[in-house]
Amino acid sequence: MKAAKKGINLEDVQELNRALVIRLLRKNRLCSRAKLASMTGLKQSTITNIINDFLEWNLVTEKGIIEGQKGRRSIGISLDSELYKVVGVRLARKYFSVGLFDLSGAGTTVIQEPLDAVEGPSRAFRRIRDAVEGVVARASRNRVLGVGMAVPGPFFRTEGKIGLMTEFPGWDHVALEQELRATLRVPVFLEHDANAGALAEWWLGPHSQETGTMIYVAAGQGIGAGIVIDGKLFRGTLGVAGEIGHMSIEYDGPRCECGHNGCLEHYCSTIALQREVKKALVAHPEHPLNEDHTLPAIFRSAAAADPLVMEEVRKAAWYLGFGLVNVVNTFNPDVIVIGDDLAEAGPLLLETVKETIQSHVLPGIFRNLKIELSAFPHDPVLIGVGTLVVEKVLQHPATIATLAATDDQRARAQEG
Amino acid sequence: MKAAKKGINLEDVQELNRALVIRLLRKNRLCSRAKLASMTGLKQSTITNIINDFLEWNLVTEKGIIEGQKGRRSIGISLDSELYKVVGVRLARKYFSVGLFDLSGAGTTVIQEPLDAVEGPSRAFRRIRDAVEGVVARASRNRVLGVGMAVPGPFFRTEGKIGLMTEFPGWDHVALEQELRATLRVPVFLEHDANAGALAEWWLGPHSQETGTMIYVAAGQGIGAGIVIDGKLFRGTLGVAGEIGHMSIEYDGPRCECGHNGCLEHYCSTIALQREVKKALVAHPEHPLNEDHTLPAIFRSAAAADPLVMEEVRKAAWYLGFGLVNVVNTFNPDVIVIGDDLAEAGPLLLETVKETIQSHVLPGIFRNLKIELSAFPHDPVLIGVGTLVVEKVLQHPATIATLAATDDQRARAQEG
DNA sequence: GTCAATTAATTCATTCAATGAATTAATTGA
DNA sequence: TCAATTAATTCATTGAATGAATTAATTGAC
Repeated sequence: MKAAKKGINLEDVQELNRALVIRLLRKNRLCSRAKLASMTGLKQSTITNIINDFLEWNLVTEKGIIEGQKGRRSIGISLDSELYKVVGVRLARKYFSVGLFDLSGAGTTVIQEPLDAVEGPSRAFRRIRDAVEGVVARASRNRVLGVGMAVPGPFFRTEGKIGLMTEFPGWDHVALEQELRATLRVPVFLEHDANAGALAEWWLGPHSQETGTMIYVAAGQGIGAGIVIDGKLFRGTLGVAGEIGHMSIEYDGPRCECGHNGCLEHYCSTIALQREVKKALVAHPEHPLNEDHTLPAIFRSAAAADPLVMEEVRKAAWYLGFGLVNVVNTFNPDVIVIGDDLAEAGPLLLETVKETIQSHVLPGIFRNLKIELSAFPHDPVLIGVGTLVVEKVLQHPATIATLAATDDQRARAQEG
Repeated sequence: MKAAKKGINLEDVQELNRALVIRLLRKNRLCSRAKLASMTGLKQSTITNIINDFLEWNLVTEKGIIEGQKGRRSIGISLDSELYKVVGVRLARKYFSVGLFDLSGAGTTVIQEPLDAVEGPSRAFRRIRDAVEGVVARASRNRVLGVGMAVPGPFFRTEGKIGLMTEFPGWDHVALEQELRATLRVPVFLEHDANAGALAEWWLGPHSQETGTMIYVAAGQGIGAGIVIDGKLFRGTLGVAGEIGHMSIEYDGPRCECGHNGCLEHYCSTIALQREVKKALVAHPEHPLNEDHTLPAIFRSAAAADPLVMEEVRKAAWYLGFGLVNVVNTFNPDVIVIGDDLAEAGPLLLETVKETIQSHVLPGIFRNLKIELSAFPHDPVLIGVGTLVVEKVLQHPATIATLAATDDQRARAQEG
């Protein structure tokens, strides 16, 4: 039997309320004290106290004026302090990237480098570590509060390592989290890439909401899902929930290396799409795609209304939609956001997915379901992992107070 | 955008802590104050205060002595007060039943009556209402705190009515909840029957735990799942999450009335099992089951090691297991509990399900997964719906205080 | 038997987070 | 210019958990 939940004492109340105010500031970039009071249900005097502390710690800044209809204008409060930063790392199959983000989630990719499958895990790991250290050093004027890393594939949380990472033999035995934690001096958080993408959509996406269920579908070389329920990632016991790519849609389908038969991935991953396009091209040796059957080329052809390619994209979208019907019937979510490589196929994909879902679920369920494409200008996974670090670090606002106090002391020591 | 979460004030702290103590008392039937203190993380003096109030309200009783290794013995605190009761109703396809339960979840079925598909919803509803009123009246020495009702099939929570109840035409337009609430004078809660079963397993089953994910699979004429995450039911937006019977395992399978193709239900519901047994019997006209192919007869034959029937049960179990692999890959649960009619098939079913799951998921996932049969002496759905009412009512312990005060006043008035 | 050690439960003054009520501040519109 | 309205602050008050001391009950060593 797992551990019980804990009771709440006055210290906890303060921490929870402050964390709540921070969450609201993250969702609503600019907020007045009055709005925070009404959103939290706390009294204005309480909010005044909280914001005063936050100002003192340099956690928030007063930023502009919010005009109302009548009465005194309110002062905008915003999280995007210049002082605190977080670092996000994305470890992908063919590259890694590193970004620097502020507490509001704004920031950019700073470094992106290709990863070579042959270089082996320890060398690759050193390169990533050096890149992160470089970014941390570059941010020396700021305080880097933590580092997050998004990793692909089934990732067993409790064991602190990747379970199965087919493209990188050897990596599954590297206790990534611990090594990073030992090297850097800040907290390190690891997360499945689909979960990271889901967090980005939840916090910063256009379909952002306060409660409910959002499923972010990372449809790329594999199909993974990040599940956010009332703002919290649902990870399952071992952290491998959301492996919808290994949901079967054909019980006597081809065997997958996961052990299952007829896995959804087999029908609608980008790999499947490329495979099917290639197959279809056999009958059309004169087709221009025979020269270049990379994914971008396929999507270009689809965008140019090439009927052969459009048909294959539609087929993949049909399977994806069909698999998502299973997801809808089990989770009954508010929103499904489709991201990653396959989402590049755009409206052609989305419309087919929507039609397939509509024609396979009860009308009442479809009416209450939003299905959208992810629409981030930059990599949502990298943004999401930054978001994750912000979330983790700001769950205990008191730690920021300690940091601020240390900074104060140092400043005073230099003066004296 | 849905409503935000609320901040916590001191009143909330008290309510949350008291509700926590009650939850722990529900899980651990007999507890000392010291144990409650260590489980909640609250101080002993706090627990003393809380328990004193509970004693005053007749919510708990001191019951026996718990011996330790050394030192003073502790006083057992237990929820099973004689004063407060809840009523549970199960509306099934062919019958309804009513039970009376105390706060610890103990109790029995009081009434079970057959329902006739032809009698029509309004007459059936009157009969149910009268039965509940009878049970409430019979419990007159106690206080009935609320009534819960478990209903079959997709049940759209927000609309307060059943969405699709194939066996009972007309019922889908009855706003069950409101009618019950108007008739009786106590709070009424409606719940999907699979969810009710899941609650019974979570609170009172042998696989009971404090945190984690439990999936209760109600495998009967349909296949539904109740999903409990960290003690809370996961219901999805409309309350229809867990419809795993309408998860497809064959994309070009037969069309289901839900709109999907190849729904799991079609392969392993009790209806499917009966259908397949009948089919198999065609080649064996001398087989005794030809006389009586009801479900109990089928299970008796299976228990008597009839090879034909065993084979059909194994087939159904294989499909169920296969479908549950999809559930495992999406939820990564701690425990799957299989209940309802199909579970009567016993170990034959369970072993095949386990083998199927084991051979279709990654070994690491299987190692951390418990798969069990539901093992309640009485109907877990009815028990679960009682549990639900207890949970709902005791979420606000202060209401009990009000009740106790009212009782006190009445008693004093009679004295004076 | 007796007494130290140990664990359970209670008592009551203390702490501190949110709060209520009054106040100050800023804005619109008549 | 002033009433009405909304925003934010101030400071004494409330009441929840708590700390420290105390009472209570039990074991085991001597």
